[in-house]
Amino acid sequence: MDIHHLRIFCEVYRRQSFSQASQHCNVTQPTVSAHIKSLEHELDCRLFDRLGQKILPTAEANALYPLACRVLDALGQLEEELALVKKEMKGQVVIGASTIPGTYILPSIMARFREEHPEVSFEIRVGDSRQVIDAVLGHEIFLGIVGTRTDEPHISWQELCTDDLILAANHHLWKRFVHLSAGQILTEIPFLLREAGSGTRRSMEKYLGELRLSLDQLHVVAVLGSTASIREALKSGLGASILSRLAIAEELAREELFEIPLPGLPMRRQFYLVRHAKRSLPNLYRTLADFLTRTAARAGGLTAGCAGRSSSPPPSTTSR
Amino acid sequence: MDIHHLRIFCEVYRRQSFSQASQHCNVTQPTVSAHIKSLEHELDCRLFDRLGQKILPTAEANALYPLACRVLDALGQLEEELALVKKEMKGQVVIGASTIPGTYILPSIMARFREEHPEVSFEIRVGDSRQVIDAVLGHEIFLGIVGTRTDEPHISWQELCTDDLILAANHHLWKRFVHLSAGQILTEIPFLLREAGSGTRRSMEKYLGELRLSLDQLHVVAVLGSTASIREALKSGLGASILSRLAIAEELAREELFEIPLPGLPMRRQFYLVRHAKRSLPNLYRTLADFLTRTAARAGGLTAGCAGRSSSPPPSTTSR
DNA sequence: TAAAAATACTCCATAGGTATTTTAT
DNA sequence: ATAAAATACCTATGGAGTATTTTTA
Repeated sequence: MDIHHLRIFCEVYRRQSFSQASQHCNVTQPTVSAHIKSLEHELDCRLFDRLGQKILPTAEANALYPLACRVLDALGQLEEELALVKKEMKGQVVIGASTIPGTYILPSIMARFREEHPEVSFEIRVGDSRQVIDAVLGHEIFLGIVGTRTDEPHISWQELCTDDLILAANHHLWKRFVHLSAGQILTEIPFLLREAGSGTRRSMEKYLGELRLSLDQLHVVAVLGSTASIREALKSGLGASILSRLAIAEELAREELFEIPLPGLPMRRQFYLVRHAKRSLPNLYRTLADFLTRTAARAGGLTAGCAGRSSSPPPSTTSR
Repeated sequence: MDIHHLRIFCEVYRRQSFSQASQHCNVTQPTVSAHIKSLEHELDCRLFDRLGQKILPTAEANALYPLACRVLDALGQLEEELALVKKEMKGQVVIGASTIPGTYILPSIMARFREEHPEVSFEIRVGDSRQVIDAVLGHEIFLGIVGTRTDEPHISWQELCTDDLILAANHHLWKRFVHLSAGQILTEIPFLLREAGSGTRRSMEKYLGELRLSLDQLHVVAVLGSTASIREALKSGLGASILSRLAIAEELAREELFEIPLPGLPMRRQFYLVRHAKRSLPNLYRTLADFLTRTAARAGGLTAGCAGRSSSPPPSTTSR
């Protein structure tokens, strides 16, 4: 049973003529004859009575016609709907992200993406890099944003944007320490730490290591469990802390907090867009991935921090 | 777009494996690969991501699957329903017939046919031979029964049964004339005629011609417009008439009317089942045509009259 | 190493064409 | 004589097979 057979049969049935059907189907008349013959053989019944100049459909043909139309309709719909799916820009997008990008990068970018594609809804699943990558490998999510690059197989890494870890404090502490050397600042300033296990704390330790400093040498006055609590503690002057510039972008802009530059210690962190290397993305995700790489690198407010480590805070671009 | 493609696609989609699908479809694995590749090329999108040991359907495949299933379902239904149609023994049957068979032959045969096929309903269109044949040629009806054979092209004639024209009268007339010769009877008996144009009258004239008799030589006492009115006139003793034995079968059985034999003048009339020579019959009609030829020739009560032209009436078989 | 898909190749069925014949009006 | 379908014949595409290679777990 072939679809061409049915298509030609329907045309013959409608036009009651082999030759007219052949013209309409862009084939020759003998081809139509052959198709009908083959259908008749397959269905084991005559479909048209050849009466010389005219042909007439048999009872079987009369029964076949509406059924064949349904098949062809279903096929037509298939092609239509598939064409739509290939361009579809609606539905829900699930994206995995670690804390910083999930909290300070994605929401604003997503908001802008939704301005262009209002029929898209989002879910951001925050987890650590391991969880995000596992979700990508397990095909639970198509895209993730992480701040740690490993050498997982099957993962495609794409540099998305950078973030700076900066030493921040309120105006009082800033004024007291801003003129000292990096070593002096870090060892003398009252310090607020994130809890062990935090990605930010791990990054921080790594950078301190480059200055041959360990946590023991810091003057730790508190260990706090979230970026938000660190931020509030900074504002109240409890101490200084190293944290993502993005996390306090608004406070820097309002001059509630200040960056204390650490010359010679660039604490930059790279974020990556990750996806399964062999998995093809639905169109929606492909467009989003494009948007992310275009937008995050330029206007995400992330690379703005690269330019200088000046004490004057950069203009916030992630505010909503 | 081929149906095999869709069938194989669905199997691959369900089993998430080319090789398993190949086994289930009774083809080899490379064939499956080729089919999927060809579908992917035709739809211009990847349908499965090949991840080494596993394959995963893409968004397009997820959209395609239910649509493909619908197409295949429609096809399955097509084959099912067509198989039914090929055997179908229900619906309405329209059959054309001239007066005698339409009135005295068909109803009883149809009743018996309906006992075997209760889902069949009938319509009998009575008309003269010309009208019946034209209806067959015009494809208004598939089958007809007529008593006149012409040499129409495209008409297939099949001898169905015979009827006798007999000279009938009531008991009184019968007793007066039954012992005379055919010539005497016909010229002396008071005679009832059908109107000019009646098939029965035409047949009668033909047979009289064989005895070198014309209507002028008959002792015509009345011309009546229907078989029924002739019958009633016969019963009342107005005269004798030549008419179909079938039309008065019951009266002969009840000895209300009697046949006056005309030795040496067999007035037999042949009825034919007619159909278009090149038109294939729906199954229902094919079965009916079989039934008619089998039944009419044997038990239709028509050929019973052949045996003898005795005055004792044959048992009626057309009574309902 | 084993399993799955892809590739290379061969073969054959058949869809499609052209040219011609048959059939019916 | 004309118009339509059937037939004969040819070609090329592609469907299906076998054998083999590639890839990945």
